[in-house]
Amino acid sequence: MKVFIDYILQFGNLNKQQTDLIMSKAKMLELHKDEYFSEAGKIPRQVGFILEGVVRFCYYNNKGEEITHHFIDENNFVSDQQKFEAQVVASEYIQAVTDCKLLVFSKKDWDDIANIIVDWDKITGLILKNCLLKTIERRSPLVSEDATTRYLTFFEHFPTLVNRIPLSYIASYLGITQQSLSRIRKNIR
Amino acid sequence: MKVFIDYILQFGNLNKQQTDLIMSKAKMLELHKDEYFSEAGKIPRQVGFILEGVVRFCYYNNKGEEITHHFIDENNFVSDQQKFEAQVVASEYIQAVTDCKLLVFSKKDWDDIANIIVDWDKITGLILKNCLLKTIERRSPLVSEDATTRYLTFFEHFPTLVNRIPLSYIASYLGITQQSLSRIRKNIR
DNA sequence: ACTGCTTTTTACCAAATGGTAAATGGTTTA
DNA sequence: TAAACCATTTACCATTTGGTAAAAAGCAGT
Repeated sequence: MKVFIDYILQFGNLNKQQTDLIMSKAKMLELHKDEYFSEAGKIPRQVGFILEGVVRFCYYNNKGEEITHHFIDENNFVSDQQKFEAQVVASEYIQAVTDCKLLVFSKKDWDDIANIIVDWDKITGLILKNCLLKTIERRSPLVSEDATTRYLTFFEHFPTLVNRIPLSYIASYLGITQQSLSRIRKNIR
Repeated sequence: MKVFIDYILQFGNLNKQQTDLIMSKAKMLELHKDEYFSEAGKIPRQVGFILEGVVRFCYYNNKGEEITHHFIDENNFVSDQQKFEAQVVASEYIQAVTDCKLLVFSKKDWDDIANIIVDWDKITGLILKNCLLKTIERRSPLVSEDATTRYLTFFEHFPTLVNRIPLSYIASYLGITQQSLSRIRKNIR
């Protein structure tokens, strides 16, 4: 699983022995489309790294509408990290948008790694910061853009995702109705 | 500056000697309304902690419109942190919305503290994560809300700020025109 | 109190988006 | 292949929001 180790090594140096330890704890998990990686009302049991596929984060707002607010694709970590770390119940869902293959770590194994590798907390802290920053950079500009610009921006960021994700999820992510998104797509062609 | 030390102690334990060291490095900075704490095109020279006042983060989008995307008020850190840490030029402005009093740390002093206090990096890492999470929690929902709901949500989060910040900045933050916000305020009364 | 300046409110119309509903297209299952 | 099901597109109209402009209100300096 070179891609996974390469990803981690971007954030700190680890020797062969250390990366071997990390890999020895990783388990393979396959999710079918629509299966949940983590669910509202349940405690997140694992951290994942996506080898194949796309997942989405979603929740239900106070009007009962389902809101998709985040997508994650290949070669990225996926985790409801705050709830995972604290081992408290989640308030949102993480769902497979396509069939997925992931490397996963249980809470115990994740902690074991931290107890053996001194820099692990630092590295995972950097990774999390990085993910949070990216999330802000992608989501925040949507607030001030019109619907067409939102879609074009999304398309730039995720050119390969657009065809793998149902239109309704993308529309929800962009904060517009699926009718509007369909109309926008038509106008763009 | 008890509020400042109390803030930090939320994220880790420090003894008197350590907090004294931190305080010895802090300098007082006063900003007048509209003065910049950090500017696009310049390297951020300091990290601040707001004792009094409100600042905003803003940038110019590709249409030349000024976008306010973040407010920070009393008892919070203010920093263009990624650019500060890397000491590279900023791409956005941090401006005083009201007259402000801050505690500030130069890059050198900030690094000195990290070199003396072992846990400093860990603590500041936790603080940053916390700030990023809060930012996402406040900004992200705006994407899927209508204008009135955006304003009401903002009002809930910052009840005391609403009267200290020009309407045009709030409108920009909410991604609507100031005319719309004025209309919304009227409809609410 | 008056002047000049900025911010906020109002008004009007145009444009964009939402809501409801129906039609089309695509995929899976029997 | 047909039937059933789900996703997407289209259509229509109502509502919201934007753009331009002007009026009103608030504020600072003389």
